[in-house]
Amino acid sequence: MEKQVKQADVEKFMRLEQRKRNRILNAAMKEFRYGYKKASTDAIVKDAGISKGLLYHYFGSKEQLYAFLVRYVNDFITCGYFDMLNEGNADILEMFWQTALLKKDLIDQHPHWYDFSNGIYVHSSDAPAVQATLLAQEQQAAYDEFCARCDLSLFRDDIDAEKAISIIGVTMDDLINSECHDDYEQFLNTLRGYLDIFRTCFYKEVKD
Amino acid sequence: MEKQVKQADVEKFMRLEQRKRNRILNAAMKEFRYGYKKASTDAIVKDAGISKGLLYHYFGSKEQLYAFLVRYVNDFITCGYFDMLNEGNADILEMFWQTALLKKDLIDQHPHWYDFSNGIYVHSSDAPAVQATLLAQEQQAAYDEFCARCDLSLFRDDIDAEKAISIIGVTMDDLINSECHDDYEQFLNTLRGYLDIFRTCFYKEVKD
Amino acid sequence: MEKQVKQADVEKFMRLEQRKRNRILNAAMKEFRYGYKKASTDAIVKDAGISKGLLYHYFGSKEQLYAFLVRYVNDFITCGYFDMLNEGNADILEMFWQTALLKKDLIDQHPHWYDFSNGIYVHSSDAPAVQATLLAQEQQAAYDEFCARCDLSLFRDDIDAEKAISIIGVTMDDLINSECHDDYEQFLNTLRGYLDIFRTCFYKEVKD
Amino acid sequence: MEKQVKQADVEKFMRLEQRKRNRILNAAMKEFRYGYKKASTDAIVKDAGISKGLLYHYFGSKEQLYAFLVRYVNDFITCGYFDMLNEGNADILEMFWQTALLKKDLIDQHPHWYDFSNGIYVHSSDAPAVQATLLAQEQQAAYDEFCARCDLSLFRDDIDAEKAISIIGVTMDDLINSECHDDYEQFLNTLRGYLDIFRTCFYKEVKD
DNA sequence: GATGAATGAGGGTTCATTCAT
DNA sequence: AATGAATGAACCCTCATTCAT
Repeated sequence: MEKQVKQADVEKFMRLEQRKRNRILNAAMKEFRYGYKKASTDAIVKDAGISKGLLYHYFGSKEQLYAFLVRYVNDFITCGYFDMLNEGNADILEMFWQTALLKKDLIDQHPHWYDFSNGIYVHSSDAPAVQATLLAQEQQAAYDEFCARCDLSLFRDDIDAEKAISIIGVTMDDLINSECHDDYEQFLNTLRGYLDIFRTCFYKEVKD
Repeated sequence: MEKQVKQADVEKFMRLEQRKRNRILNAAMKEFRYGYKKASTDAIVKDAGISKGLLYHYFGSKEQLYAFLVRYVNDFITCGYFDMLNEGNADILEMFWQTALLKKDLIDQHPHWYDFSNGIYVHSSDAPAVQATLLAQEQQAAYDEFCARCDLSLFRDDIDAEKAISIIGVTMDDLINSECHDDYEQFLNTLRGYLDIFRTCFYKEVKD
Repeated sequence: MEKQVKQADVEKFMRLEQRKRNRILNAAMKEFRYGYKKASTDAIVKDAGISKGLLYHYFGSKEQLYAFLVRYVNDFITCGYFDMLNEGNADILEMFWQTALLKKDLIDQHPHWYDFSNGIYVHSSDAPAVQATLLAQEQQAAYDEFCARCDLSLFRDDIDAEKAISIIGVTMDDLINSECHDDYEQFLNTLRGYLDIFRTCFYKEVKD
Repeated sequence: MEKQVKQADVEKFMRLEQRKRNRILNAAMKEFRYGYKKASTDAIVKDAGISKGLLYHYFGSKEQLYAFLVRYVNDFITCGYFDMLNEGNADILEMFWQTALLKKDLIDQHPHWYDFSNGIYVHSSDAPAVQATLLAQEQQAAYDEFCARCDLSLFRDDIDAEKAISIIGVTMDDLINSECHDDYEQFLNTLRGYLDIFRTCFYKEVKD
């Protein structure tokens, strides 16, 4: 017997006036920032100032709400990436640096979205399993495009550039997820330190 | 008055015949692999083929059970590490290679323990707070010892060796966690590829 | 950090239509009549015809429910006493007579409330400790006021009036609790018999 | 479906050597002193130094054990009363005074038995309902015999002697149950105070 | 559209009782 | 006779979900 998916009307939610929509979005992401199970639908509706029924009218279930949020922030962030990518930066280290700056913007404008976004991975499979898979594919696609853009000729000839990119990627992820983000300047310094190492070790020596 | 810790008789559990003990251990770790809250004691006893009462006779509470498991796998793994460390290997890349082999063993012999072990950090935030802290200290100490052993003079002088070690560490973790482990030979090859990059890029050039 | 008291919304309960409110009140007091521990919340909701969740929505916990009931009956009864007291009767035997009539009313209209009310003291020791203390103080105050009203000069000079009042009190309580209450006239006769003894023996002789 | 009464072999228990028997008796009464439900069979066997199985071998169930204890102390105490009664004391006030002294003995020699004995009434219907009824009948019989012995001619002619005895009885009960028994001398003083009132008010004036 | 009172399955925990040894 | 590991029904409580208004 398959779990029946109840009615949901996300489109109606998207047609809401932006202020109300964001109030709900903020409340939900804030509550989900520590993982799926810890979030309480009661807390969400209370914080958003709407009724229980309305939340379920829009999203059908807690699970679908979570799925929606994951997709929403992902699209929102990806959107920013693409704008950046379209500016055609070919140096992958520079791209990661820009990415970090973008995150800074997100933190300032939508702190809860950022927390939530980080939490998705940190509390990964606390969430319904399906979710992770779907998102992973999407992120992989985005990341692939991200990589396709970058200029592999910058890398030393005696190493596997793809593996090198992989190393840079996981290091950046780890840095962003685990780092205490209270002091942003500190964070940028650390980040710069790592990027320097990569430039020194993985890139060809620049001859002047 | 502190939260009263109910009677628990872990020693009695340790005196169980190994087969039964492992059945319980497996069931519990399997159930906890997605985090503390998601795990159901009902599911554990059902899977282990014991009664609810017996589980609580041994461990007192879900929280104490979790604490025990965390410590158990940690000791189990640390044990292997220490044996290796005592062989006094100073090349950190060689140490990571050995570590990977050990983890591979763990995955093969106790897949659930391995999943659980990974989950401890991944789902850290939904576990009883105390646990994470205690373990973090211990692991930090173990890792520090691990690092203290290694010969930093192997690294290039123009990079921050600590950051370099960090990069190597997260890359190894990512590799072990994400890699599809069906084909062991394939895995070892990939692993070797990454270690080669690190040796080539982070270590001093060897002059012959 | 004190034991956290979970949300409770007793006001919402008080706003319920009287029939439903009394159905819950009756079920709860009936179930608690043999003490705190023996009462089962399952039995209460089943008897009241409501769901588990609703009971906890109103009262937060078994303990808070019990606390509410204790206060409720106490206020309910005290209310009646005070009306009587305000009529300013100074003869304590007359006051006990009135009290007995009031209790009789309570028994007829809310038998479970009466049983519960008696049980509070009888099974005091298995209730959450705080409760008993708070109520005891309040009841002591009410009883003190009750006694302060009464004219001690009616008592013989050669006996301790306070002890005499105590004797009258426990006798009345015993009478009301143990007497088979099927035949009200019979009960009143017995009661009158005892009051006569007290008047004859404890009061000064009336000279005409 | 009637609750099935499991096998019990109290006779075997009675045939135990006195030291072991008393160790069990003490442990059980001590644990039951706060009522039936609060007592834990685990605590009893631990305190008595016997196994769970043995306790159930002798008594069959917690309920039967409790029943046995109630009967046991009752018989033990009644036994003392009868010895006293056989000495043929006809003054009921004197009889109550002697009773109080007997209780003092019990307190000294078997403090737990005394606590348990008091608890039976204090925590009355916390226990299985049947118990109270059975005991009540027995106690009533004992009390009736107690009263039958007493010399009614001591009472004033203008009051109902039976009712007067009843008053004395409930006052004594209340005193014994509620009084803080830490200071025995204090208790005896209070007791004497009440007995004096009864003698002064209920008995005929003694002409010299 | 919008509400929030009401639901009940499921969770963690306890403990009297049983039974293989 | 004696043990104590093992059981499982029953307990208090939570919370995602529903539905009458």
